[in-house]
Amino acid sequence: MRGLRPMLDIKFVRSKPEVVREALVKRGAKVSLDEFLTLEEQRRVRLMEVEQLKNLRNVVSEEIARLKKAGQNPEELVSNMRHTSLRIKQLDEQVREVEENLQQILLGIPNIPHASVPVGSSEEDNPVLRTWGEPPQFDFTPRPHWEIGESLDILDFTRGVKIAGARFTVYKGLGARLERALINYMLDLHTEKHGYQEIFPPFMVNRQCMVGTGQLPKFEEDMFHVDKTDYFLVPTAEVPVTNLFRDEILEDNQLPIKLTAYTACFRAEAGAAGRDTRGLIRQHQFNKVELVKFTRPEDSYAELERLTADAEEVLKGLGLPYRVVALCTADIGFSSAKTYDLEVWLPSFNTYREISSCSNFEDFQARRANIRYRPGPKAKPRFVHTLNGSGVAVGRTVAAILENYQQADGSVVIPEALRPYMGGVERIKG
RNA sequence: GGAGAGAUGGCUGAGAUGGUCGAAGGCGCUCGCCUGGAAAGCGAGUAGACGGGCUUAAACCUGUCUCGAGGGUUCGAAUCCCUCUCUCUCCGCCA
Repeated sequence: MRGLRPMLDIKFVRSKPEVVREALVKRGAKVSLDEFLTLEEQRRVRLMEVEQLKNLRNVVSEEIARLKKAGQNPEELVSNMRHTSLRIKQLDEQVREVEENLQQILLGIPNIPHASVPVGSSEEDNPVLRTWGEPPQFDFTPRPHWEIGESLDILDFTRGVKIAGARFTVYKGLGARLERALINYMLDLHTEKHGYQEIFPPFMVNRQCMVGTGQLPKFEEDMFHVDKTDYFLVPTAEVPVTNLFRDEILEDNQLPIKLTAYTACFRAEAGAAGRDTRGLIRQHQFNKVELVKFTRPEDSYAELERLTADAEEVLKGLGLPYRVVALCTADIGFSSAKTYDLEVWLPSFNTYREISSCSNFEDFQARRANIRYRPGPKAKPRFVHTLNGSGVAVGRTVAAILENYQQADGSVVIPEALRPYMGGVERIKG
């Protein structure tokens, strides 16, 4: 059998359907497990039948070869096999159809949340794990970042709309410099202090990658698809970077692999109409530095904590107040088994907004993308665990800096850690 | 874009006229012998997926499929035919 890439272990689903069903309910996902189980049974029955016939064909074919070599006439066997071959062709086709149906169901089943994920019914139920820093106190009325950006002439929303459309923004002067400085600051931090290797991937990927990390087939409408090709603009560096090792078997001593990548990210934001229409919070194109890990299964949860801490370092270094929440079962992403969100303080919203999302996908993506490792020299390959997290979203960081570091005179102070990347600029003035 | 060549196991590399080819040889790797220890040498073993049997499980036994991908011819295809993808060389064009 080829091409059947279960997102969940088929044998696991088969033997413990209640566990899967319960997990799906917790998530609020509706998937027909019964249909899956019926199809899977069908598949096995037909597979057995066709394999038996193929065995017969192989044996008889050898016999034919033997007879021919001995100068005898195998015509009777040949004509018998003609029917068998025809039957095999039919059954093969049936198996293929069943597998296709099975695959469609399988691709639509979300990951099973880890036992430690809080059960909840909406984002309201996400517990706050820790808070860092104090929201700044202003003795004036703080302005939202889009006003600050425009008055300092470093963000141009109007022209962004003119040259592209809604949800596109032009950065100018020190605004553009700030964006670039943040990218460099984050990459340097992760490569020099946290031990990640830097990757610079393509910004477009093929369909297989999108299936591998779980964006497809379910969320195609959220993606930008390039007309006349089958390329997709990457919605996050997670896609190209995780797929780096698609269909590969890694060596045990390579693990864990820690990669960081800057990419622009492109999202159609279908279904977000009317939300966050102002400012940098929700754009069709934004920059992000991503962290991606490939680990042994037994290490992945410890690595998730460290990855989250690595992302937090970015905000600590910039002096931006934030908190960490654990996403509940209703709020975690399709592919994720467990997710922490980092939320940065935004004065104009008078609340914390997501700036990073750190997830352990366990073997969900590894199964889809077929990424394995060999635990020992002669051992059978196992699926790795994949993790990733924003480290962090650059546009939202710019928004957070403008708002949290704004001054009464309308200027914005540049966080200390960023100044070397800003050519020594300490403050953006009007 | 034009012309040509190619795609085989971890790597390399054989595979006239279709018939024990899942695939020789070499390298690498693993285990054993040898050694004070190592190297060299010798011996053995080294793909994956999906089923079935046995089992608590693994090991093991067994079947099917996979020689870039998909389709076709045939009783039977790595070998013949078609389509696609990718790689390499030369030319052209560009950042």
